[in-house]
Amino acid sequence: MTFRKGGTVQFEGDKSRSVYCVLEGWLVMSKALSDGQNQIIDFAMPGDIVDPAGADGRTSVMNIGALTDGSVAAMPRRIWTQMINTWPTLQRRVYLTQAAKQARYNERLLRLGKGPADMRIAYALLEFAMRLRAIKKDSVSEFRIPMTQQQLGDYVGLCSVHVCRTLRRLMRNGIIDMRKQMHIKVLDLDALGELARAEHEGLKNEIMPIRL
Amino acid sequence: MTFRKGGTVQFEGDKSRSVYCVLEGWLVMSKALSDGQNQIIDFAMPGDIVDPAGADGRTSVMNIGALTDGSVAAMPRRIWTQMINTWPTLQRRVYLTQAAKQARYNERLLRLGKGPADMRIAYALLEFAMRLRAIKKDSVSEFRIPMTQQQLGDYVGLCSVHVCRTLRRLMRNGIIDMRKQMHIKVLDLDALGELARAEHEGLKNEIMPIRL
DNA sequence: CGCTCGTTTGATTGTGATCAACGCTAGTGG
DNA sequence: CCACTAGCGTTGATCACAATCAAACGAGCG
Repeated sequence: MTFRKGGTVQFEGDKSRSVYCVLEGWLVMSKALSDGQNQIIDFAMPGDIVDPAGADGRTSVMNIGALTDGSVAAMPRRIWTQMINTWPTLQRRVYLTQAAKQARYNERLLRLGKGPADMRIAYALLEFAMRLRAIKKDSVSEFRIPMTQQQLGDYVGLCSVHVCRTLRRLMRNGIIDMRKQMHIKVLDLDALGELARAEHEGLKNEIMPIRL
Repeated sequence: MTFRKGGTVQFEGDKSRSVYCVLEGWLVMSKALSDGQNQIIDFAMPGDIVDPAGADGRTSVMNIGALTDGSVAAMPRRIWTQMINTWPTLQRRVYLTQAAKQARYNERLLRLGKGPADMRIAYALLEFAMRLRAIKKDSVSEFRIPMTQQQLGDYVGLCSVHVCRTLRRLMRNGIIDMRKQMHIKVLDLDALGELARAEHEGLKNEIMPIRL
């Protein structure tokens, strides 16, 4: 199943019949408040598995939108459950991936709760760098994230104006460089890690699923 | 394995050999920043299963502390994995419980990112009410949460002073009542739900695991 | 009784939201 | 080829909410 940039793959509150595995492109999972405010819960990149269902295993608890053009494999939930039960290796992999996602949520929760703007942004950049590095052979230090500053703000709980100011501050301090829109080059990885209050290798072990 | 109020069950960064199933009492999972700030990630009550490990399946990504006296069943990770693989029913239950937890995280993430203090507190109270109701035959409307205002603040990303002010405001407005410490009685459930921007039944379906 | 821990209240400060205006770039149609 | 528009990023001014600082209070406990 393919999707186009800006489109919606799944609406919050709708029945969710399938579990998705992203093949190409980026997806964005979000929840909205009645006044239009919306919080981005997570992004999904190629290789990620997304199950939109909540506790009842049927209703979607979030919106899933498309940040870029791309495609997913949509697996009917019944089949997916069967697959997991049949192959212990798959089951173990899903379990560990889940643990990794939890750990990522924990890190972000910590920063949303206690961290100032620069810490949140710095952490988000580190996270993107790591996740992108895992799927592309890209260097850690240069990458493009296919989203607006508004969306980055919705991810880390800041308004777009403040995201802009924070990014510019990082540039002024020589920590990152940004030529084209959201095309980021990390100049001083240590300083970025310090701002994010994260230690690179440790964070990687916590957050990034091991390749089996 | 038993634990005593105020003690620590698992340190962040340590090896984690076991998955815990809470039998009695409350546990608290948290992450700390180097300057002493700490964010509570989640609470665990009787019946909850806690796996402290991150992506590598070995290292704990969080502290686990005891809010009350109590006990857990500590299952060596190997056994736990075996159990899941052997009983598809257990595996399915764990999967759904996991989905419920995710949904709960999503709700809180939304409110940490976009919501003001009263919304965060109101949501937390609703969440506690629901979770407690699921394990005790208690009414939804009256319960005690075994934590200080400081800890409630660490949960929803507020300082203890502001938690206090917010709770008092709720009391003044006749939405809740609080005689003894953290002994809460919900007087106006609808108003509380409105503040939390949550609809009671819908929220329940999203975040409370179904009894199989 | 005096201690400690947690809550309460007031005063002040600071970070980030909001409002508003402008610039830049790309895409569109004449 | 040039208006014209729309979306995004940038910047400044002001505002509001929550953090911090500080002090007092109250309950439980040795």
